[in-house]
Amino acid sequence: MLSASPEKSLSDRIYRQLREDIIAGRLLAGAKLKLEGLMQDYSVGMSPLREALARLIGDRMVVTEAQRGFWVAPLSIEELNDITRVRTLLETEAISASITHGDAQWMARVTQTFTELAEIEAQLPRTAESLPAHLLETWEQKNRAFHAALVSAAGSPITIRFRDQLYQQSERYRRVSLAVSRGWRSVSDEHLAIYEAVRDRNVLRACKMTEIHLTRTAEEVRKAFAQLEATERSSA
Amino acid sequence: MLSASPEKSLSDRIYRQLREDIIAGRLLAGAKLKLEGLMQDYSVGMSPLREALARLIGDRMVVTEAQRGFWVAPLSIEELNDITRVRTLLETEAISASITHGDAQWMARVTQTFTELAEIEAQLPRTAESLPAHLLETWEQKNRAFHAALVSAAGSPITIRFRDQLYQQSERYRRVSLAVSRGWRSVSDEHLAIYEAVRDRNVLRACKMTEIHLTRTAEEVRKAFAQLEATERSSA
DNA sequence: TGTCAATATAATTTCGAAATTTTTGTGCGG
DNA sequence: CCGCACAAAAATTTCGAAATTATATTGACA
Repeated sequence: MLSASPEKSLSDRIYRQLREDIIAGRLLAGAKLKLEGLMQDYSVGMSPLREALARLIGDRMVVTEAQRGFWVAPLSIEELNDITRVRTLLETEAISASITHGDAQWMARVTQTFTELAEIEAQLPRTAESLPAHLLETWEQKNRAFHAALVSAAGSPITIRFRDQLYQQSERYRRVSLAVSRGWRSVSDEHLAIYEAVRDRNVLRACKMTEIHLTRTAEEVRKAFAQLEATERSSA
Repeated sequence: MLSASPEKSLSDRIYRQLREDIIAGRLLAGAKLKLEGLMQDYSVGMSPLREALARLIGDRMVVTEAQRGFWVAPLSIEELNDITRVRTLLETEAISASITHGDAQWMARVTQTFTELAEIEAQLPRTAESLPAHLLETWEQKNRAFHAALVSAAGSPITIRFRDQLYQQSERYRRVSLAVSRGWRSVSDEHLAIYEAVRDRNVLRACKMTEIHLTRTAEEVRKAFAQLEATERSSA
């Protein structure tokens, strides 16, 4: 989909690497980001590292306190709720506009990404326990591509940008959730419902299905967090 | 309103200074930002300067191209239209939520900021020609405070953050517009209409008046830009 | 034993210059 | 006169270390 990343500068490369590592949970929420350590781990100097962190602050992936350093942005149920609310607003708006203005090429892109996503989801096991990492990565990529395709004809770069930012933040929550989750619920059915509504250019139904999809996903995350907290309490 | 900026680090100070200078138009849209020159002008070293620029990229105040440097983000009618559309969406959503959830303290803040804004607007001359710079600065501050107060009880940090970003971008356009504008139109009346609707907790009317206000402001900017282009063509 | 000040340690922030890359300028050949 | 290779200049990007600030440790005193 996207052309191979430019990564013309070290600063750019580190920015993307850090972002991926935070989203994937390899850098844990709330963890202190020690500059010395990061320089070693990512093999860069101070300057590009700090530039990358400055950009991640804008993405809300990193938080900072003057003279005290950087931390991976913490996760909270309150933030999850806010992300879900605003993302629903932007995503339904963008899908409406896409359905209204999208041409045949857009629809082909939607169909293509949906087909690829459905193919992966057919292979998913019932429980997350046995999920190989490479399958999860592939699913994440296909899921992102499908949702991106849906809104891609909105004709509003700003809506797209804000939505992308919220999508990335959501992904952090979803990954934590999947690590303790009991399964894949009816995600596949929800994607199908969205796809069919969009294919039929049924704006109202597409929005409703999208809202349901995002709400249910958030609900899963809340459950996983509750379970996680219970585990922590019992081990303490 | 806001407490005195922390500015605990040089990087922070430069970030704010550059942002203000871009918004106020002291750094012109599209201008090349030469690092050597900025280091001189703002009396800082390379590191904090580049960190500040990295953050401004996230705010869409600066654009960059790897190995080629930084520029003040350009202005365009297309972007103005997009900003206005998305800002209307977020601002009406936030005002609705504020009216629904806002308490007496919130309403007091709205009344206070409106009163202060109305006071300034009563002093505004009919034409922008004779407007002293300090009055413009005061108006900008009061206008920002009023619009911020309106949405401040929305209970959605993310909506507020996105709205703030779009407000800042809008301000750039508005300042260019005022530099060639013929007057202050009925801004004061529009603010009054919004205030009264909010005071009466009339959600629908508050949203409608907000939409009208933002749409008319954008229209003024478009006119100013058209006039500016005409001037440029005749002088070329 | 607990608290506070003084000191040592560790971490962040900033500077200045070296290394890369792009841009500009120059001269040669077609 | 135009285009192209090549060298010079200018600008960006990166490194490494000095300066500054926060944190931890120690020891004295109540």
